[in-house]
Amino acid sequence: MSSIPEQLRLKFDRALVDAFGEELAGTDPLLASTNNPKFGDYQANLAMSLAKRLKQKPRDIAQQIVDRLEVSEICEPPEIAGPGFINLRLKREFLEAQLQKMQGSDRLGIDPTETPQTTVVDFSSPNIAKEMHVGHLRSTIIGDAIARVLEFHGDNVLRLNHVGDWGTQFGMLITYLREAYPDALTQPDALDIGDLVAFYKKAKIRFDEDPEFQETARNTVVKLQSGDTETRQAWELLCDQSRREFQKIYDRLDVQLQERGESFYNEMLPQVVEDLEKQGLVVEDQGAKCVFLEGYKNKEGNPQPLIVQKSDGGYNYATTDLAALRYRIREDGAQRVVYVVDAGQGTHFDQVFQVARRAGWIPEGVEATHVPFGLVQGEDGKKLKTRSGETIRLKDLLDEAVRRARADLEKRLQEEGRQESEEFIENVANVVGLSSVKYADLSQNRTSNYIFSYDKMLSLQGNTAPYLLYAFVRVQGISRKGAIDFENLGEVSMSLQEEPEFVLAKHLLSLSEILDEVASELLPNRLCQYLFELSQKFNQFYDKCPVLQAEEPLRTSRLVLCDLSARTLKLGLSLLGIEVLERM
RNA sequence: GGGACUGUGGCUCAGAAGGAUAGAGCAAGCGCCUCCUAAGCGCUAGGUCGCGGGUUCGAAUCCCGCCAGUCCCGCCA
Repeated sequence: MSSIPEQLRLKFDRALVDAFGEELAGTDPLLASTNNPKFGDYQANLAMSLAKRLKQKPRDIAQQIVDRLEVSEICEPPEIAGPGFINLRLKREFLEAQLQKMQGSDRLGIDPTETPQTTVVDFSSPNIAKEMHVGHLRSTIIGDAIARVLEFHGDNVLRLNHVGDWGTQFGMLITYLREAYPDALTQPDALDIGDLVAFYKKAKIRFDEDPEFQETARNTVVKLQSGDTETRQAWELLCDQSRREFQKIYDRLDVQLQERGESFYNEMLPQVVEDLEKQGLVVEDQGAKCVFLEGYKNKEGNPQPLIVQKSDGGYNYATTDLAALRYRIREDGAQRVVYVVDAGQGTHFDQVFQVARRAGWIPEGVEATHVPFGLVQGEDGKKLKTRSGETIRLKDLLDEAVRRARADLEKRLQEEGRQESEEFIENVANVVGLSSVKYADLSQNRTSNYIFSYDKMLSLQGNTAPYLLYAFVRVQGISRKGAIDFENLGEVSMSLQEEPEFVLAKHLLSLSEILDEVASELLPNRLCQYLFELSQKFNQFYDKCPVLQAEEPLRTSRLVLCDLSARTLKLGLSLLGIEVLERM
């Protein structure tokens, strides 16, 4: 079952070739949804764009296409309007048949792609020995949603957590702990993760002030890199403790990730530089090995380098990223590598991709993409901080969302005189709280900054998770009230009668176009928009069209619309990493 | 100095391979529960799409210039 625009595209292609010859084959019919129901459901805008090429009037072109367009099974007779728009209105019988197919499919009529791609999604990426904070929120949530959409799309997805588990900071931390709290380096969990963060800060201060400490820290890094047993063990202890701490957050958010940190690429770094040298891309400048970039100038107007090896022989993160990109393409077989990293890194990725491309590490047909996102800001428009100016821990942020969801739920239960079990309350508060945080983030176009507001995300009205969850709950209400088993509705025959039914049906049938779009553009907010509109359209239908009291065959037909709405919501939300509730 | 991103009703945002009168939500005002949970639905009001040029049948969308905000630019990651 292909999407409706896809079906129409084929028809247009035939009509076009028929009317104007083979050379027009494959011309995009420029199909778009209409913005006004009086123009039908879809419009094709190609006649205007062909006017110059064919040296004919757009309306005449449109007429010739329409004369040869065989869409009578899908649409009412096409109409030509305005300067040459071809307007198409879907037929009732066609919609009914499509809905029946959708009903009978466990993927809601959406086939997996015929050309699956191996795709690496690099996201989350916290730093070892630090706690996850707001900064990791967007990458984790957006990355997970993108991975889920691509998985459903049929791609072979590798979810990689490129954790910061290497580099000078470990020399610093281990050196500091050795003098301040040696137990932490030999015994698991001797320190709380929060204390570790505090020690890290102190270590950083010492490092910046004390040259002797600096020297020792550098030596520790060298020891670590050369595999000194004691240092290595201390490092592993720290990594392990952090890892378990991260996992708690991932479990709460239901995020699957494979850890492959910076250290994984460590031993490949000399080879990376060597290969760049062999290709003549490396120039030594002030003792550092550099690749000079095309299209970048420094403050003095001279070409700007990407440093691949520091003058002290060490490597920095550009080299690690080059090694990672190369490994992912060569060894993992990635055809697409997607980096879900904040927008501030845009230049860095652009530079790394440029060097990798010049080195021939990104072959034809392989795509490396930075998927940028903006900052999380407080309601004052500044970077989100606690009242005392501290960075907000992700754990606290999630706790607070759940706490507020719970308080709101309890207030309503009291007002409505409802009695619910503690288990029910806890589960609803948890799902509502976490899904609100996720949805608020995902529903914005990720490229802009985003203003974080508990009040807005938890609101029961508007484009929020609770509003969508409620639409799903309403269907479950019908099912309980009427003792309906949606999985066994028997022989269904659709019958669309009222306007809200048509509107809902058409929206349901456009899911696959949206998912294709999200898979290619990597913009989860498009899916959110779709689901929000679906909820609105379902609520309008629910308001105007009684279901359980309707006469057959209308009753079953409406039950199918309910079922499809619920299943679409559930699927769509699951692709955003959001669970649904039976009652709330 | 160079570069990237952002600028759309009071507020938060959709809409960018050009398409018909620019869409939502919140907040405001007014309606709708003998009927599947009103956590809902309907109506009203609110916009020089930052500013100025250009391209064209047509521009929020493409090009150029300017203004404002955020961020990045050789040895941190």
